[in-house]
Amino acid sequence: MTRSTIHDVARVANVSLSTVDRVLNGRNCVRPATREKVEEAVRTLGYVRNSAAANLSRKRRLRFLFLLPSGANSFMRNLEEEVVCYARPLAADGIDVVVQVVPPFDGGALCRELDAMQPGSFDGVAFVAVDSPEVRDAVKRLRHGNLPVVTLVSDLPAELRTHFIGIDNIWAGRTAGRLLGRFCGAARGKIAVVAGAMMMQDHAARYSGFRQVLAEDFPHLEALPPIEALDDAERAEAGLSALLQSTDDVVGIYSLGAGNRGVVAALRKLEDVPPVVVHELTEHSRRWLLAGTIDAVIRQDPAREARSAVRTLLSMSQGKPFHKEENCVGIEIFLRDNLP
Amino acid sequence: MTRSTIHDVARVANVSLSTVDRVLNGRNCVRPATREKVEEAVRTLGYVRNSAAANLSRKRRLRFLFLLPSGANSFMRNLEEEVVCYARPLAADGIDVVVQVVPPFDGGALCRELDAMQPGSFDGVAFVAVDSPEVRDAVKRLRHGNLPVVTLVSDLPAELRTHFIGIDNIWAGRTAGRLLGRFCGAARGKIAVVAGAMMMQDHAARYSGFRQVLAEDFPHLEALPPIEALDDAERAEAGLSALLQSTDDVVGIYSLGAGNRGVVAALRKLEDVPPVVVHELTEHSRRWLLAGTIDAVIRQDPAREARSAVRTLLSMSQGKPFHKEENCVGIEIFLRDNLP
DNA sequence: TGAACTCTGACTAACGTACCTCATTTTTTG
DNA sequence: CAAAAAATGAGGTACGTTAGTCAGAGTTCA
Repeated sequence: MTRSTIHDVARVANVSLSTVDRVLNGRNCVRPATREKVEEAVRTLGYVRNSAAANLSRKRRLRFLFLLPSGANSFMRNLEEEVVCYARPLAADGIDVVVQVVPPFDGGALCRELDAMQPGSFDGVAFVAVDSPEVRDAVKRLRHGNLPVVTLVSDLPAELRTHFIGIDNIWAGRTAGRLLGRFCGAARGKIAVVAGAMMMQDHAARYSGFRQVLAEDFPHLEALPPIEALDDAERAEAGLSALLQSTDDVVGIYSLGAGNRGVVAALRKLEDVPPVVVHELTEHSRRWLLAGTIDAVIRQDPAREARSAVRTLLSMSQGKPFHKEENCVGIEIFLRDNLP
Repeated sequence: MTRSTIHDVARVANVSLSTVDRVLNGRNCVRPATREKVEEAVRTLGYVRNSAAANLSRKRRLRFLFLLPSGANSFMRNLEEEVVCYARPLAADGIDVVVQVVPPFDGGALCRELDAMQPGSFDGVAFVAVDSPEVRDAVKRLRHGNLPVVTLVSDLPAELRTHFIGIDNIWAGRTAGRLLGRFCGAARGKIAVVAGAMMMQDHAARYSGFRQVLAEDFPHLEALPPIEALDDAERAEAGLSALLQSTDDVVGIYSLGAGNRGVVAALRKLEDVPPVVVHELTEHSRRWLLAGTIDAVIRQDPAREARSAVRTLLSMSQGKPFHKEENCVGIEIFLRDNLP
């Protein structure tokens, strides 16, 4: 009933404890024949290293750094909270997670924080990438020191970072397009699009995916050029209101960034509200969904992203098992009936 | 930098190691004043128990039993695989998971397996509940011995089991109803429903939720009485084909059980295919979604259910942290653009 | 005031692995 | 064949906690 230990392995393989240790931890040189004996014993006994004992013995603590954009962006604040919550109990297992905020959309600031990391002070870093030359260079320096680098939500070129945790925004946009396309039925007309800023990679990707689907499968619908609201509710309201007044055949609305409050405010003036799809599940969007003000919400689950990021760092800096499926973040669709 | 230990706590609280141990592990009696001193020290030091050392010392292994229905049901086989995969690496942390199959829909067999558990041989059990009197009694006996009992996918009355891991099938049915309602647009007519068996609680719940939504928000659509196909493809095909011939205003199809292959086969004969919503994401349903044969898939993620069940048992039998959100299984919607 | 309590401290042996040193054996090489 | 090098063994300490024993101090109560 009780599991076998390295002592059992040594006995069965007829070698010393030291040799077992050398094989299991790849130290010094061991003759192939001896190594084989040990591995054979491991197999027959079904030996599994006791990770509690191992961790205790190598008294190593792991330290990870998370850099998240500061500001009121509710998705980011949510993400921050999830990271902190998930990391807290891990402290008991020797894993420390430090969360720091940096100014958003500011490659220089991000770069400075990355460079400020003392080599050896952290075992891995995760951050929401701003794709600028200076950030790329900073990441190259980190990777040069063999430090695991995880990008969160917004990516860098794949060869630079070790891993990306987030959704594919092209497909998120496509999903929105298909939902709106179906919801609009036979109606022919235009779709108003409200974005944060098209210079943001994820927003641009969503818009592009959205247009793809309309072109492919709903040619009677036309996506209008996006209103860039810079995640600001007033700007969104003003922009959308103006658009709705000047255009009379708007049959659907897609809001792919933040600032949804403004979008909804603009809709209140309408007597006949067309189908609306927005991104990110917040307290507000949830309420609007239940009230029927909007029709669908698309989101990436911040809790899953937080967990995936921590686990990915963990599995890269230890030899921990890594469930690929567990660490992929899906594009979720919420209607008023399947809210979590 | 290095974490504080019970030695530090003892020093700061100005008590002995034994006393710290007594407070931390609730042994014997400790005077309130002394307890307070220790707790104060824990707080100021921010002491967290090193779980590696703790587990090592109490050399306890945890054993959990999973009972899953046997047979070809692909969802169940999938679930089984996920449980095994998730549990494998946990062996290194002293956690053993034993998976056993039992005949499906057989309260007697399930009950026998539950009763066969030696007291003390397992620290918790998870199973797909068949809600029969004998099973209820068996569960009562287990709970009487203070054993954590988790129901998976299909529930028992809440006061019997410790926890349920699965989705709310009423809301899953509602979600299907809303999707079909929106997809049908202005069309007026009937919805064909294919189920496994209405005596199965989850299927009945889905149908009921489905009807709710149609009645509330899509009164121009009428859900037909379900065809009970007993998860058999031929039966589903025959039933649905007959229905489609005898009824000319079927404007949508909802398949809420297994046997989707039959449903699709029946559709192939039609020149004008109405919107189709089915449950469970399989290799097949995935292909049909991409091909446009069906329009949406609703599912519960077996991987999440597996993980949640194991984690829930874990957190109940140790004092491990328990993230409620992490352990809730959502009702997922898949269109062809947001497939995982 | 003494007996019967309750608390507390000091000490120890595990738990299974990592990692170190030093000695000894075996193998390789010139 | 001897010397050098490589491989292995023996044995120890440390990690932080659990869980015990036993002795002694303090408190309560008759």
